[in-house]
Amino acid sequence: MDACVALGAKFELWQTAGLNPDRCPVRGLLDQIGDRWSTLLLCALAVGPRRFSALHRLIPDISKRMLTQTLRTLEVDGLVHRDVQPTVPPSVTYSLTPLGRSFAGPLLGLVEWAETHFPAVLQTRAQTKRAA
Amino acid sequence: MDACVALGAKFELWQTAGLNPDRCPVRGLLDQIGDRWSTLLLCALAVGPRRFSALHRLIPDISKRMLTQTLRTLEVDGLVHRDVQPTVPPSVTYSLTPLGRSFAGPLLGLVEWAETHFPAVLQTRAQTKRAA
DNA sequence: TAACTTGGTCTCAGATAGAGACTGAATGAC
DNA sequence: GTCATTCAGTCTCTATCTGAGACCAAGTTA
Repeated sequence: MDACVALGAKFELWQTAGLNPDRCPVRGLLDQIGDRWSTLLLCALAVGPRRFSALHRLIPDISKRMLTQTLRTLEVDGLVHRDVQPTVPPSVTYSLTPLGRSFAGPLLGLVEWAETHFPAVLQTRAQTKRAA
Repeated sequence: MDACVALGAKFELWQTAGLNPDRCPVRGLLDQIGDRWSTLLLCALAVGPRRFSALHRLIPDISKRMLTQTLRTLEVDGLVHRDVQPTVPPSVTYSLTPLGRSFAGPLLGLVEWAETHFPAVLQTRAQTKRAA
């Protein structure tokens, strides 16, 4: 409730700035890392550094294309570090930067909410389906 | 760091369940509400109930199509309540459900992280652009 | 009488995501 | 010696998704 008020207040502030993606953090950041794969990848990297193919094995249903693309975005945003060893075959290791690790806190909050309320959501979804 | 470890542990647990979207909360929930508009809409509704056209005015660059669609998804997931007054012209008011309001906490955490670290991200982005 | 409001839906074009073949050099199995 | 596999991707083609904007019916306002 209190968080709700605070959130509302923030939204009204962004409003006055025209919701510009270059200035509004929600639009500028969450647009990017709030996609299907980014959060999952950040969770996977929270365990520790991983190589490209290891990540692909951990999350089998991401395509190589999206894995590359998502990791690149996270790298550009400074959340993930990409370390290339010029061996043959190449060895590329991804790890969280300090910034990326600092994101674990809020992300954990989100994940815990999701775990707590997922059953309720599933139930609501089922009810809607039944009504339809 | 500690949150990082906790997050990693959770990921490994989901792993053992095969990362099934029907069971893994991150996939089942964040896949949906982690899109471009959902979080923004939840923030807008955190202020208070709003009518369809009011939401459209608050977030001008969402298309009516996506506004409808996103609100429907949030409704199906039980985060948003849709109240239709059968007047002419119709009057439809959207508001957060208790479940939706309970999401404000974790979302606020995320937003605060975004606000704090957005400058750092912008800086990293700029550096990458310069290097390219 | 004409224009505007309500909360959408519809269609079409353009952007995006996914599936899967392909790369090139080294290593392992046979 | 030869074939298959591994590494970290890239490339192409198709399928899905998104956005822009026209359109709706009924009432209210100018």
